[in-house]
Amino acid sequence: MARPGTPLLSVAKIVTATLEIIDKDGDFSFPKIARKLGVSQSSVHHHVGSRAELIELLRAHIGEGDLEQIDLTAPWDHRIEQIIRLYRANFARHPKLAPLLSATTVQHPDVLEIYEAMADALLEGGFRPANVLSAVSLIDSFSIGSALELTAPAVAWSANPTENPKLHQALDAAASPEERAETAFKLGLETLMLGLRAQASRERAGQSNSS
Amino acid sequence: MARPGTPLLSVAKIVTATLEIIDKDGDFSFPKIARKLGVSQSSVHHHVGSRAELIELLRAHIGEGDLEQIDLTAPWDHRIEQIIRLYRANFARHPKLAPLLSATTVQHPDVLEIYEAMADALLEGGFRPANVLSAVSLIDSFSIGSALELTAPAVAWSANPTENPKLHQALDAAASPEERAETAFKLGLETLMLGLRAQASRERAGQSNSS
DNA sequence: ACCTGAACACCGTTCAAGT
DNA sequence: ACCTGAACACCGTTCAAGT
Repeated sequence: MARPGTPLLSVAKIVTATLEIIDKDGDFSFPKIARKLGVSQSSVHHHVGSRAELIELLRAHIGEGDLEQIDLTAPWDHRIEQIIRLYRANFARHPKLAPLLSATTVQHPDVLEIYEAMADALLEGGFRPANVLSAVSLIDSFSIGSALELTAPAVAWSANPTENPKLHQALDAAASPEERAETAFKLGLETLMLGLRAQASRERAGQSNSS
Repeated sequence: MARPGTPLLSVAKIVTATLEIIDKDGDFSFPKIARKLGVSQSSVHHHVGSRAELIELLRAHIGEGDLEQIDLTAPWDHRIEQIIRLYRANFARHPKLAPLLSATTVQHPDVLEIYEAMADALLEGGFRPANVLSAVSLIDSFSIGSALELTAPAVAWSANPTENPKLHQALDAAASPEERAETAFKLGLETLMLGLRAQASRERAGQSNSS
């Protein structure tokens, strides 16, 4: 069997299958994808090319439609906040995806569009062009970090009461990992926006920020 | 040759060799380590056990001596800030290590000590035990995110002037990736500390934070 | 154009065998 | 206790061969 009448495979089918595998196993491989789709490993490669390319496709896939959801008439800081919330929501749906995406740089044009919207908002907020990417980096640091915290919380449920008493006390009093990641996100988003607004007004006041 | 008079290998030798490989290649493997140390692959496994264990050893190694550098007489917020700066400095020395460590949870007792110091500072600052781990999560999110930004900046040097004009403008005006990661870190640290202090005083005022 | 099978160079982990 | 070689089950990627 080779070259069937209607194609067995498509990029879309591969991407959704891969995401299902990741949600379940926390990782993917070409053999696994091929098995799931009942197809040979090399067929998958014919549609996708490389592992890196597939990861970029995943990044675009989970963010699909994000841009349309943003209210472009909202003030700049609200737009930024919306983008961060959408980003976070994507990873809440697929927490195990975070470590896979965090190590690589954005390539996909659809994803760059979101960063374009961020740059637009920051410029409108008064950030000087030279500082826009630093603000983008900061927003991204927080977002990526929060996403990672959903699967790989820094500290898990293991602290010896006598070796690490304060940590133990904190672990004892804390809610579930999901809840505390959620609380951390809310607190973090609040302070991040506070900081961005403060920085924006400083920039608008024409202050230099040589430290 | 088996069981030589003086051992060829030690955990310390393996860890430093691994770090050198990561600094150069961005990743490591047992075959590479074995080749570098002129030894067989299975010998390395005899000292280390598993890849996950080696990663935990790397985490402890780069943070070695951090705790002693912290001035424990300083106020709680300064102690937190010191810890974040030390964390950041470690990754600035070994940027390619960040993606490797970001996906896993802390296990090593020496590293837990640092989190103990953080919990201690936050409790002293007035955080209620139930919210300490959320604050720890937030600090960790920011730190991990900033570390990742050193090797894998969200947006690299590719934005089409007509497709993404604002982003292009920002990229054009921005400093080098290292410099903008640095600026983002400074700005982020400043706002993070601002937020933590605000939250601490709210907690001390006995306010609940049900959103 | 689309799929297959086979091949290649790489992994991590285990384990019996040597001193 | 420490090291070796061989084996096992996994990878990603390439490529000639089929329709």
